[in-house]
Amino acid sequence: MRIATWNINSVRLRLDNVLRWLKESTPDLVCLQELKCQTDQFPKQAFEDAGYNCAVHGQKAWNGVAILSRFPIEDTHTNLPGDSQDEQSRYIEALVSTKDGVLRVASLYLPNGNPVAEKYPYKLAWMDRLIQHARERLLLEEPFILAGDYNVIPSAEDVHNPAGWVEDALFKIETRQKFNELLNLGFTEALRATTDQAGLYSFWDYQAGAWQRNLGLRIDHLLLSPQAANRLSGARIDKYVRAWEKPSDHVPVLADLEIEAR
DNA sequence: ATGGCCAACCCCGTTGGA
Repeated sequence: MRIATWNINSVRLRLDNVLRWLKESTPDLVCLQELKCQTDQFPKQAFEDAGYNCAVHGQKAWNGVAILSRFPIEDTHTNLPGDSQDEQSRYIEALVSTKDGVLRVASLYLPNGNPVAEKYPYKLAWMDRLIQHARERLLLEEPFILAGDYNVIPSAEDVHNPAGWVEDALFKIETRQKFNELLNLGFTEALRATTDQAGLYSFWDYQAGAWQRNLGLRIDHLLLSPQAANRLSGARIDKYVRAWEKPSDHVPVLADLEIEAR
């Protein structure tokens, strides 16, 4: 079973890219972020024609998350508990049934948090809500994958110029501490479980020739519950799609688990 | 990491992204 996360920065504009990548990388589950469309504008038919069921939580203009699944989707939840006033579409969770039993997967789009003076409190509060929710989900002892755009650079090896990022909401010490708090509940970060190589990035800014100069960040992650981590067999980043025409500024991050696909 | 971008919306300049 192959699972991926990808911030696609507009699903409608990126549809051809995503369909091409689905054919080439053959994931069974895909967590998408930054759909930038309402739920009823999501190109559901195109993904169904490609063999995927869809769980979608859209929003006008910004945010929006979805899960594509080759497995039947048994149940979905949108919104992260803990703030009934929060109207941003940044979380969707689905329970899917595989040949080996149920698997729980979440697609999340964690707030960026910049500028810090204005938006950082929302980011930290959102992370606290995520930690609380994840803690409850782990009690179920299911294979559970928390995948998405975390807007968190976990360590200095994950950014081209760490010194320049220490005050940024993606790399501030409080951000990394909260990410570690989440990991320490018992999650395994899929890519880091397979390699300690520095300079593996999942995002390159459109500005300032960041892609051409390889000035990237690793901010998209797959967190695995113990029941999922026990079956991890590999992880990788599909960096090559960043060189395609009309690319997203993020690329897919993937993990392979020894779970029967169907 | 800010000289250089990109997307949605309708206001075709403004807002948001990272």
